[in-house]
Amino acid sequence: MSGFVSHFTNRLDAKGRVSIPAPFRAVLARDGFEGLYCITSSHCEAVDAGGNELLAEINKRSEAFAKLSPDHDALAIALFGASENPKIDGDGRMVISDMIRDHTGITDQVTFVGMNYKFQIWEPEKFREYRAEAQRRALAMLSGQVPVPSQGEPA
Amino acid sequence: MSGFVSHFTNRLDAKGRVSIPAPFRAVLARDGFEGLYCITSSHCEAVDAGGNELLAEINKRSEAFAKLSPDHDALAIALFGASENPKIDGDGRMVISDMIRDHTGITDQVTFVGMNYKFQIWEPEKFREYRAEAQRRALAMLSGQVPVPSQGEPA
DNA sequence: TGATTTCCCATGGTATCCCATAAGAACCCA
DNA sequence: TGGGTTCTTATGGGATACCATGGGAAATCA
Repeated sequence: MSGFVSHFTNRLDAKGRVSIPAPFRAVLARDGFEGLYCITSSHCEAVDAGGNELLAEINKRSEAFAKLSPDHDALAIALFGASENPKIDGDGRMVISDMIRDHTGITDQVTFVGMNYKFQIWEPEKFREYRAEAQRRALAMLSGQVPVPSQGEPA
Repeated sequence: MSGFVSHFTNRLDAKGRVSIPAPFRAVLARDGFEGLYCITSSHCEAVDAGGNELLAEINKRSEAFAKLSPDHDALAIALFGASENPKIDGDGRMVISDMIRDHTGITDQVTFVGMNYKFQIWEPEKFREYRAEAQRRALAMLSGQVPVPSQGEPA
């Protein structure tokens, strides 16, 4: 089966809770991670979220540097300082922390976006903007992937 | 045996369900994917649908970029954020989600178009127009400058 | 002890499961 | 060949399960 796909927008309640979309919970259950792993994205106003599969990707990054080296320490602080492990309650909800609020600008609604091995947490309006841009970039990337020398776009 | 071929038009019921053509279900059963994998087409008002074979094609595209990089993120949002995994019920039906409705303009009827390794989901009238245009282009290519050697041309 | 967090239950809307039916296709046997 | 029979398929609808959301109460923390 596949990973996190599609996107959903849910409401925050008065206690700052929001339902994680049921299809995403099913993927997390298969992954086996306890709770949720969250880390603020370094290049956009979103939070990466997932389980063991996401954690493995992050670890892979820091393994490129020797442990105890200054580079490794700096990266570790940057990565894990920007991370959280929110719990998921019995009804499949998580609490949006202040860190997530500050980094995303979320107020009363949350958009969850599937990205296969992880998903992202967005403020809905910011997501719409980012998505339009992402689609433009994706089109350019995919057409550039094919060995076509010129930048020309057919009709 | 072959993949998805021919095309069929079925009705949506009051609950937004539509029967997936039986021949397509047979192909999906052979493919072994759980449910259906759907992704909105980036260049026309249709949705690509299929199983593992389609998913593999999509994965291949995103694997060209390093995970957690801005490029990969943009591509993942464009691809997987625009995807869905509809279930197929015991009678071989799927529900047409709002995302599919918005992207295709489907209201009360759905046209399923076989394309071998995948099939497409269209609003019937839009498909007729697209098909007519595709045939014009094909005719122009066949009768025109492009060297098409031995294959007989229609009409 | 006051404020916050966590657990538990309630509810309305929706999706899913299951069964029914009608039309057509395939099949069979004389 | 022809008529009857059985299967398959698309479609409709009732009953049930699930899900997002709200809110009370217990537990935890400062």
